[in-house]
Amino acid sequence: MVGEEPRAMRRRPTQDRSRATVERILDAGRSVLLERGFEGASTNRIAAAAGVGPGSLYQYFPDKEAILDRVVERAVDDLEARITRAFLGSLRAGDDAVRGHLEALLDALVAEADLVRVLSQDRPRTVGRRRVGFARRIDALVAGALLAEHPDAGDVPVDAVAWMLVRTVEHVTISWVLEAPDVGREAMLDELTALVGGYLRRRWG
Amino acid sequence: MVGEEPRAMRRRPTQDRSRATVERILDAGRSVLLERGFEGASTNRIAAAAGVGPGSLYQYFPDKEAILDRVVERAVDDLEARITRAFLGSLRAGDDAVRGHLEALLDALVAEADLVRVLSQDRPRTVGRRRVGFARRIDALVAGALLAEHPDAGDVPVDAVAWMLVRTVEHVTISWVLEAPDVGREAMLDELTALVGGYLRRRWG
Amino acid sequence: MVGEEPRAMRRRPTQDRSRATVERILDAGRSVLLERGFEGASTNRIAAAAGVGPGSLYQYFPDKEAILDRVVERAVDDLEARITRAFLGSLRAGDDAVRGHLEALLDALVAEADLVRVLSQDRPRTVGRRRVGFARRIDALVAGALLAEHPDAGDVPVDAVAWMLVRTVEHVTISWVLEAPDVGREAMLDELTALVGGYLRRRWG
Amino acid sequence: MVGEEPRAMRRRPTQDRSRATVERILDAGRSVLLERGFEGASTNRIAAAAGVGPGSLYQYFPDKEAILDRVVERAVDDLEARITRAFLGSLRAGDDAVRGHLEALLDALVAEADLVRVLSQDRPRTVGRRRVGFARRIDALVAGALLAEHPDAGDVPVDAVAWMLVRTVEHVTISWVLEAPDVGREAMLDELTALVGGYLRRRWG
DNA sequence: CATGAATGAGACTTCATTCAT
DNA sequence: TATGAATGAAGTCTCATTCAT
Repeated sequence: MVGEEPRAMRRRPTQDRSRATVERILDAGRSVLLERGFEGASTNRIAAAAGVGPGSLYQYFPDKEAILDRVVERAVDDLEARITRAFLGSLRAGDDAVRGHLEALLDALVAEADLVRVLSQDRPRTVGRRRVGFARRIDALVAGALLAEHPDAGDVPVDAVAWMLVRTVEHVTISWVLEAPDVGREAMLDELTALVGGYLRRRWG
Repeated sequence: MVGEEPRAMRRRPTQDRSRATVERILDAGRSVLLERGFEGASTNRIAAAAGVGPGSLYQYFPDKEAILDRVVERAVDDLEARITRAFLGSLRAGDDAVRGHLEALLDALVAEADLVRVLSQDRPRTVGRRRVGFARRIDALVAGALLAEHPDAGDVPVDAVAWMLVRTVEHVTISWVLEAPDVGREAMLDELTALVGGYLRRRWG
Repeated sequence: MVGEEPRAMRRRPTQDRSRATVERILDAGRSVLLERGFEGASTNRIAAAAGVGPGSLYQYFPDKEAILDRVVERAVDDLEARITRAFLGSLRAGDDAVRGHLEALLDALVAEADLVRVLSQDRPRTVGRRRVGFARRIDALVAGALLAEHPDAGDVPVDAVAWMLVRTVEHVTISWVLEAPDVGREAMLDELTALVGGYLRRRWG
Repeated sequence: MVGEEPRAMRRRPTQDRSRATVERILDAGRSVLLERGFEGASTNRIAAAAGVGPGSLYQYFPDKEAILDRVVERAVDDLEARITRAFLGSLRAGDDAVRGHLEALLDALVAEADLVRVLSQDRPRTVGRRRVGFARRIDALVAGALLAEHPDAGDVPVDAVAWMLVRTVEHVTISWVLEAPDVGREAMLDELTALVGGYLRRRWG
């Protein structure tokens, strides 16, 4: 393979032991991140949690940022997988279907509330890009589902609709998980269903 | 008793020079925050930017956190004032009115894009509270406007509707400012208008 | 009067207000010293407790050391006065008399336990001299009393006896106040009486 | 769990280089302490004297206090060893034996006069405990010796006698070393011998 | 490959002291 | 005289990173 990236990884782990070490480092990074946030995620702490010397981190990563980048990337991938699974079977229209999808999404977020909290609150400048990347992949997913549902898009700007829906649902659900507001789970789902359903009907109804 | 130490502010600035110094510190804090983010907002840097010695910060603030808290508080208040002005004249119903309000909100956010970026991306654990407080004040504002518009709420859960609307509009507009996505300004406003209008109509139509 | 000491006091307080200010500063110094120890006795804190600006301290004292020196000097004088009073009526011989004196001394120390504790434990290098001065004055007092009691000293080295007695009684009583050991007050007084009485009898008996 | 932090010592020095560094730090701590007292014993100064970076101190000690604690502990142990050696062969009664013991003790203190001076004069609040602990160990030693000498204690309160003797001898000898008073060495030893001998005779004679 | 001791810049904070008002 | 705002050196401690072993 060509195109090695010297900044992203000093040594491509070809041997099994190496791969295992990288794994331990990333797992440790995730633990530390969840327990102490970005501020508390020091290299020494990650190394200690991984059971390796601080020097070993630099065998596999050029600097601290690269470690956390990779940790966040993985965490976001996990979350994305969970969320994607929640939407398996296509995005059907109709309020009942919409509500079902939203429930599944909410469950996925609640199951990873700690992670969601860390990613939403702490993230330093350098790690920010990941989240947008994540949302964009979901955008594409949703746009595809909308097109599958309504093959004749007419003059509806499908990409814009998908973008809007994803931002809306993402933030409303995350806010609900983080804020624990006075709005109950069912009430929130009712309203969000109405919001999304109303929008879709307006666009395609 | 000897040596009492107030927590919020060491010395209430009664004299003119004091007030000016506090002002310079907070302005410097805002500059540094916008230019280098929370990570780069060190006390030494803020002091240097304010043209005062590092010790002077502690004449007026008990610690770094208090400085940044106050900087963020002011910035959020600014933003809130802008946004509130954008909604002067009540929240009228109807797509045209909705769209007008959204445009005004968007303009307010665009005018402070850097600030919005820092507040959305960087904020360390300790400074977090302000944002939720901010959103909650807007919640109340919007709930009031909705009730004024529709005195007979029927069985519509006005608080939940307001909460939902605020989260939705906040995040969609902020995301648009931060992500600069492929969705144009007009398209975004069209869609957001449709989203909000459809929701309101569904609830009260 | 000649022989002014420029280091000890910048301005001899001739006016009443000045004297009152010095008084307030020294009182405040004593309070702060008792409440926070030498480590916590900062100029700012003393000034605040005295109700004057930090700059005013330097109208009357050349530096912090001079303030604490004077505070300690006064405190030691107080203590010395108490102790001297405890010995009024001459130092009589005989166990009963000895024990009576010791009780009086112990009461004086107990009454100022906080002060004794601070002076015994914290004192920075620069303030140390005072204590020796204090003890030396007591030495002379005791030597005088011994001579009055036994005019024919013979070849007894009265000064050495006084020196020894003062060190012994001082430290035993102070240790008892500070350590709160398992030895009760009466037992301690019994033993100290035996110690001192035995010594005196051996020297003059 | 992630990131445990032992309090007493961050890293147990298993390797030789580590042990050597700890040794250098403690030696440097002792030097700085003797030369500049507790006030001047800053971490930077200790690190410089040890020829290590300031950060290295914190590889082995959790904070400054722990360093000085250990330095004092070692110094006190040294002193205790010297003193204990001075009393080898049991504490015999009789003026000659008493005087012999006292001479040995005095020599031990004179040999470490600088250390005695620092420990007696400077010690900040936080490092204080050691000294009392030290004295208490000597108490037990002396009480044991007294009992061995006089198996039939009768109604003599041996613990109180030991406590009194230790405080007396400790302070008289230390005062003599520190004050360098007009009392000569031989005179002081004579008087202290008389004091202790008279006391013992009175109690058991 | 791995270690972990060592580094040293830089973080936050305190405080004795000065000086314009 | 008195003030108190301002100073800035110095203090304690952290942490990303390096390098001899």
